[in-house]
Amino acid sequence: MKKFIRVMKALSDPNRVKMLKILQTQPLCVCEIKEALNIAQSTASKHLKILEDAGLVRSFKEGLWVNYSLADGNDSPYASSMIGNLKHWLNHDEQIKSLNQILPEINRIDIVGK
Amino acid sequence: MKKFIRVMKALSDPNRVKMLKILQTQPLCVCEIKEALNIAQSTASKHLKILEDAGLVRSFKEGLWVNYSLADGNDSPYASSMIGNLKHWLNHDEQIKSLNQILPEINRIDIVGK
DNA sequence: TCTATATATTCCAATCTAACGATATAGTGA
DNA sequence: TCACTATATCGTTAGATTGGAATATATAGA
Repeated sequence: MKKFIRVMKALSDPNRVKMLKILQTQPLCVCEIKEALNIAQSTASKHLKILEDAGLVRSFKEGLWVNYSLADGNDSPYASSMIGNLKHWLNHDEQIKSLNQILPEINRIDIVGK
Repeated sequence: MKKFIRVMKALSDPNRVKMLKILQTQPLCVCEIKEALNIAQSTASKHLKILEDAGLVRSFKEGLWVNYSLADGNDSPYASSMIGNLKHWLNHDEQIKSLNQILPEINRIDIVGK
């Protein structure tokens, strides 16, 4: 029950859902994610931790960057199932569509720190 | 997005998940649900409203009683999908198992008011 | 070692949530 | 109409959640 609740809670916040949706396209570092969603870095980092704890994303380091990608789902059947559902959910949502539009223009090299 | 978040929020609380799980067996009135979960009547009523607003349950009156049952899913594809998932999720959860054990002993006729 | 940068963590304020008791509402039967 | 009962709503309180600024940590390069 606890694990299930953790996944549902993780999916209960619009910013976290947006993160999952843009990670469907490609892995992204924290600075790209915060830029796409237009939120503070600490906010992005915290949300990503919640997603990771729920088994919805995983992270791997690449120098200073920490890249996040969708989890493979081996960790939690609930997370795995929800990741699958989200693939075809919300694709027509206005907020998600505009996110996907600006995503190609966001590049970690162009992002000025902080 | 809003509808999706509403469903996820509705599923983010253990008491509401328990309600959905016992409603898988049969429709129940508020007094039976509060009795099964051992919570105050006002608490049960409020949770049921949240589930109903999310499209996860529906209600129909029968005299003084208000019966709640799982929604058919025509209202929300998210709700419909999650109701389907929950059919096979959490069946081995200890809390859910003991709920299902006491459920047959709960009868609206035996419940003393308040 | 020192500096710069990306990310994580801490702190705090504002908002939301869950719980219960008390009260209001609605339907039943005398 | 009056009393009774099941449910919904209101008011309040304690605890959780969210957000951003400030700070700490970690890695790369000079």
